[in-house]
Amino acid sequence: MAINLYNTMGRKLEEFKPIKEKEVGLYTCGPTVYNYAHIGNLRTFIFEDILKRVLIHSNYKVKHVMNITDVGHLTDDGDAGDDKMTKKAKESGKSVWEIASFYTDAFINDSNDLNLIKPTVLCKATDHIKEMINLIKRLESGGHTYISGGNVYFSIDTFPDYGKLANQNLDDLKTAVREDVSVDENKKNSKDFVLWFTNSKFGEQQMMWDSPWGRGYPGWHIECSAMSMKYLGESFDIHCGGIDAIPVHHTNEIAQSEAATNHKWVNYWVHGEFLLDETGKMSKSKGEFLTLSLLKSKGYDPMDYRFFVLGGHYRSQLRFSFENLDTARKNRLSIVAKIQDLLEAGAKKIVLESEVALSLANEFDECVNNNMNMPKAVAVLWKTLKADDISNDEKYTLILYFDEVFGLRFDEVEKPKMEIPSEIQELIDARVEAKKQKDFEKADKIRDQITDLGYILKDTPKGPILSKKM
RNA sequence: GGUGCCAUACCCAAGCGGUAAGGGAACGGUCUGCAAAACCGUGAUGCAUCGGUUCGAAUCCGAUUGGCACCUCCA
Repeated sequence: MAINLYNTMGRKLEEFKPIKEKEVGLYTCGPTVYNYAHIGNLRTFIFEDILKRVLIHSNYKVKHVMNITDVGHLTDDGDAGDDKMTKKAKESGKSVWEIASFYTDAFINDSNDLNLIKPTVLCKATDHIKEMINLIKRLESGGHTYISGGNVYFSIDTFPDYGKLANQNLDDLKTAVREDVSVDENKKNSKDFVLWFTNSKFGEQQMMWDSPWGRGYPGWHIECSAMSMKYLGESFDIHCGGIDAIPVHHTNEIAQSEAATNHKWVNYWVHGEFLLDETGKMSKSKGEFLTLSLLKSKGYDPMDYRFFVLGGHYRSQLRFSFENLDTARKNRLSIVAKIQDLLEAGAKKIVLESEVALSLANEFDECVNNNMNMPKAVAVLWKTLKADDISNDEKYTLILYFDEVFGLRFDEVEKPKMEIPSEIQELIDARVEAKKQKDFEKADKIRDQITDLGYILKDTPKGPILSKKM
């Protein structure tokens, strides 16, 4: 079955055709590790994980490269503003290396919590300075650079296709002037960008390397070009990121990469929309921000968040609220409970044969392969859970099949096994006795007691069932 | 100033020219001593508004209104 993806380059839905027959080269822009990732950042990583799973689900081997940006980025693509890493280091009294290492670990933890499949290569910018320097050298010998104010700049005049990804043309970009943004006066064009800094105004810059242009550090676009080419070759299949990367970061990556190699670099550009909060854009710089650990501390499972994200299409803005997260949790737990019922009834994984089961599998594949229509795929899951014309084994098998893409850890669901504390068991027994005596007042009182202790007691025809309050 | 996106029931949300998926909430019912859970059932004659194209429009085109994002550190 064909996989269709919306390609930002060209702005249309396209059938995915990999360069190699059964292997896909995928590069996704990773985090800048100067702080925790907020759940908006994580939405993008989840969408990329879904894409990867869709490819794997279709039996592609995926070579996935993700960068860790552990070099300080300036708050501007010119030589202005603060360096976030340096700022954070200064605030916390740690070295930038310690900061980078700490938040890299935090990111990996979040990734594991969210059941993101590990990248084939997770590479740090600071480990690839040599590759970046070599790429800049190639650009320099191709006449794409100039030195000004001590820094090496990329000259967009030398790359006529500049701005194509963002639907902007070079002449417009050169003439358009935004009044609200100041421009680095060393630049020939306001959209030129730094490849290598030597003349930073930041005296306390801790990360510095020798280069042909002097001791300094790389600009903030070159790492993705250098590392993706190192691991995936000078042309590869898919490059992902958040939509904000389109006009500057990815535009500049394309300029550098294609100017250096003189050929097309990436075939499919896939971008995820933003997660918004009640007020609009989610931001790290507003001070307080929503992290996965915050959600966990409020009692949510990371899978609740993952399921929430699956409720919207990756190309649509999604508004976060705890109300919606609660709904996602409720729904997910209801699905988990149904899986537990299936397991309780002895369901096991089998080979699908019935026409109904196969058509459900097919329906699911059509959803996920059609530009990752996850909300619709979830609807197929509900349909499957309700189906009364397939066996329990088929139902369970389908759920696991779907979960290859959902990644909601349905494969880890087990039969409910709960140790009932003896004091609770005594209360249950007392209540059974009270009910037998038709002393319902007492029975209700005992049930309240059990509820207060953090459990939920339900009467069923088979007797009372205890579960933990969520 | 430039580039995009969006508007579907109380809420979230799919829909890509053939007569409005799905989930939650709500309501009714079955079950229950009562609850809870579960299960069954009910719900937009209409998709911001106004025009147009078409045999046919939520879907295409134009205008209007309202909202959002990106181009500034952030996915």
